[in-house]
Amino acid sequence: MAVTMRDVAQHAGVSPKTVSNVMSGYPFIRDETRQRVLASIDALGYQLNISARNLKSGRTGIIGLAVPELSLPYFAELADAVITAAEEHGLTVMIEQTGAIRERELAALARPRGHLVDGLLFSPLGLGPDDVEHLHTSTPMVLLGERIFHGPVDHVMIDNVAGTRAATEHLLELGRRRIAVIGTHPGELVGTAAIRYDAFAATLADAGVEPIEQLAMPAGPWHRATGAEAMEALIASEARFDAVLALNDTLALGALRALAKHGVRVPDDVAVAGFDDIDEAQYSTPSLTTVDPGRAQIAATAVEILVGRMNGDDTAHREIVAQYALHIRESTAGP
Amino acid sequence: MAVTMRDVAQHAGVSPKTVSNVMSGYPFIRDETRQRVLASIDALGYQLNISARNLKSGRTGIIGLAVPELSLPYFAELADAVITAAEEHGLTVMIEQTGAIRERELAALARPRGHLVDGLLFSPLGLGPDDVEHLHTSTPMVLLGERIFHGPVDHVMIDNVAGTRAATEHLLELGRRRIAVIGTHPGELVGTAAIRYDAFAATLADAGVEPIEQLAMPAGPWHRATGAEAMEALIASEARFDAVLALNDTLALGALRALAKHGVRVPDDVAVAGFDDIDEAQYSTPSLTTVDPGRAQIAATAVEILVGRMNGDDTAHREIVAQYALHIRESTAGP
DNA sequence: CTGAAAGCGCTTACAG
DNA sequence: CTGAAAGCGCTTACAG
Repeated sequence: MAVTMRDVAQHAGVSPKTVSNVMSGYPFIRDETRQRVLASIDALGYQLNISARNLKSGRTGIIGLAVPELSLPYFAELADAVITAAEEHGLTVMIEQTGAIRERELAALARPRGHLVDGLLFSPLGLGPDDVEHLHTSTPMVLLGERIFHGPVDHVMIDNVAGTRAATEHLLELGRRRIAVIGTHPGELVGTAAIRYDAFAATLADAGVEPIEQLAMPAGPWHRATGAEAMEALIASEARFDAVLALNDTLALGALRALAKHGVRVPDDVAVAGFDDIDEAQYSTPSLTTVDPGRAQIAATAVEILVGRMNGDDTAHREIVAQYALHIRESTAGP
Repeated sequence: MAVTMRDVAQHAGVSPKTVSNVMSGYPFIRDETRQRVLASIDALGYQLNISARNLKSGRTGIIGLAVPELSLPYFAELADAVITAAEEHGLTVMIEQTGAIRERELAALARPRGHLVDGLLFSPLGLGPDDVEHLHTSTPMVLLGERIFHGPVDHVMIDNVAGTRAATEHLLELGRRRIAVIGTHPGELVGTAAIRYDAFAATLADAGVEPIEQLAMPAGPWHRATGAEAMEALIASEARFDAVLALNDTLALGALRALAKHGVRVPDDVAVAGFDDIDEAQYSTPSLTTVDPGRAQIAATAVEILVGRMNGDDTAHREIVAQYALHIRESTAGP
C-alpha cells in the first residue's frame, strides 16, 4: 500500500498529528521538527490522501466549474483563467460540461460531485428565472457571466448592457443605420441573448433609429457554424443591411466567413462587431471589432468571492459587474 | 450534517450494506428491497460521499487530463472530447494545465492529485526522452498525441508522419517548390515539431526537392501570435516562397493574418496548410487546408485503454495511431 | 509545541 | 439475498 502519515511519523520519530500539522502549514512547530518531518516525507515519497482529509475535515481543495462546452473558445479561455486564478489559492478545478442543457445544469447544482467540491462556479445558460429555487445549494456557489437571477447568490457579471451599447454606438457613429443582429433567441426573456438584444434596441431608440425586425437573425447555440448559417439566411432574404452586431465572437466569425463567400466587403459594405474578445478575434481577416468582457477579472473575482464563502463569509450576496472594453478593429474601421 | 448511508438504511429498514449494494449496482438484491432503498434515497436527498468510498475502495471514478493549456483550441477541443468519452464510462475528468513546462509536467506525474484520480491521460510537450524513468507512475496512465517515448506506457498517437507527408505532397502537387515551414523548434530532437519537420523534409527529398533552410521559421509556443510573428519575420527576410506548411492550425491562422496584412494573395501567391483541423479552420478567410488528426478517436481510444488498465488489464503496452485525414480547403485550392 | 483517542462515511471480507 | 464488524487515512478536540 501507499505510504501513510503513520509511516512518515515513525520514520521521523514524531506522532502522526505532528506530520499532519506540517502538511497543513500549522505555524507553531519547532523548525527542527518540521525539517525532520519534511525530510521523511521526501525520503518515503509520502503523498497526502485527499479523500481521507476530506472525510474528516469536509474539505477537498477542489472547486467545480460548470460551463456549457469547452469547444466554445470563450469558455475555454474562461476555464484557463479560472484554473490559473484557483491555483493561486491552492485550489484545483474540476470542470463539468453542461451543454447549456437545463437538466444537466440542474444536475450540476443538485449533486455537487459527491461532496467532492468545496465550492462551485457556475455559468448557467439553460436555466430560467423559474429555477431560482434550485440555486439554494448546500455548497457555496458563484454565478458567472450571464443570466441574472435576483436570487440569493453571488454574481460576477459581464457588463452586457454597457458593452453592447458601446458596440452599437460605434456602428451608429460609422453612419450605419440598417444593423442586423445575429444570435437572437426569440421567446427567451432572460439570458444573454435577450439582454444584449434589448441593449442594442435601446441604444438604437436613444439615437432615434428604428430597429428593423427582419434583420434580427436567430441562432441557437453560438457557434461559428450557426453564425455562418444565419448570415446565409440573411443574405438569401435579400434584406438590405450595412452592419452586423453578432451577439458573440464565434457567431461573428462564422458571419464573416459567409460574407466573404458572397463577396461582400467588410467593413465597406457591411461593418461587423462581436462580443467576447476571444484570441481569434485579433487574427481573423479582417480582424474583429469586439467587446472585451474582462474575462481575467471575472475569473479572479469569482474565485476570490467563492473562497471567501468557503471560509464562512456570510455577508450579503454580491453582484459584481466586470469592466468591459470595446476593441475597434478592421471589421468596422478598415485596415 | 449531511445524510449518510446509515440514515438511508434506517429509513428503509435495511442495513447500510444493502444501501451500499444498491448504490454500486450489485445485482443480487430483491427488486422490492431495491425500490424501497431508492425511495428512501430520494426522500432524504441522499448523496454518496465519494471520499469515503475512495478511502475504503481506492477508487474515485475520476481521471486526470494533463494538457498544456485550454486556451489552445486543439487542447480545448481534445478536452471536450475526453470529457464526453469519459462520461460514457461513468467517469469524471479533472484537468490540469501544465503550460508545456517540464517541471509542471513532472509534477503532474509525480503526485496524482493526492490519490484522487484513478488514472491519467497525459499530453506531454515539455518532457524529453531522458524523462522516461518518470513515466513509471503508480496510477495507470495513457500518453496522448505527440512525443514518443519508447517506454513502458500506452500511447495513442497522432499520425504525424503520414499526416505531414499528405499535406506536403499536396503542396508539391500544386507545383509549389519553395515551401516555408512555421513553428520549428531548432535543437529539439524529439517532439511534435521535430517529427513533423522531419516528415516534411523526407517528403521533399522523395520528390527530389531540396528543402530551403532560410524558409524554416522557429516559433516557440504554437499560438496565433507566434505564427503571425514568424510570418512577419519571413516576409521581412525577403526570401521567396510559394507555400507555407504551418506545424499547427493556430500558427497557420496567425500566418494567414500576417500574409493578408501584407497583401499577399492566398493561395495564388502563397498556399498555406496547417495541422489539427480545429473548428476555426473551416471558418477562416480563406478557409484552411489542414490535417485532421482524428481527435474524437484519440479521446475515445485513450479513455478505453485507460479504463482497461484501471480494471487490471496488464497485457502488453499498446501504441495506437489514429486515422488522419487531409482536408483541402481554400488556402491551397482557392474558392 | 506535541501526543493518544475517537470518528468522518463508506466498503470489504466473513457469516448466515 | 442481507447483516455485524473492522478499518481505509486522515483531522479534530482534548490534554499536557
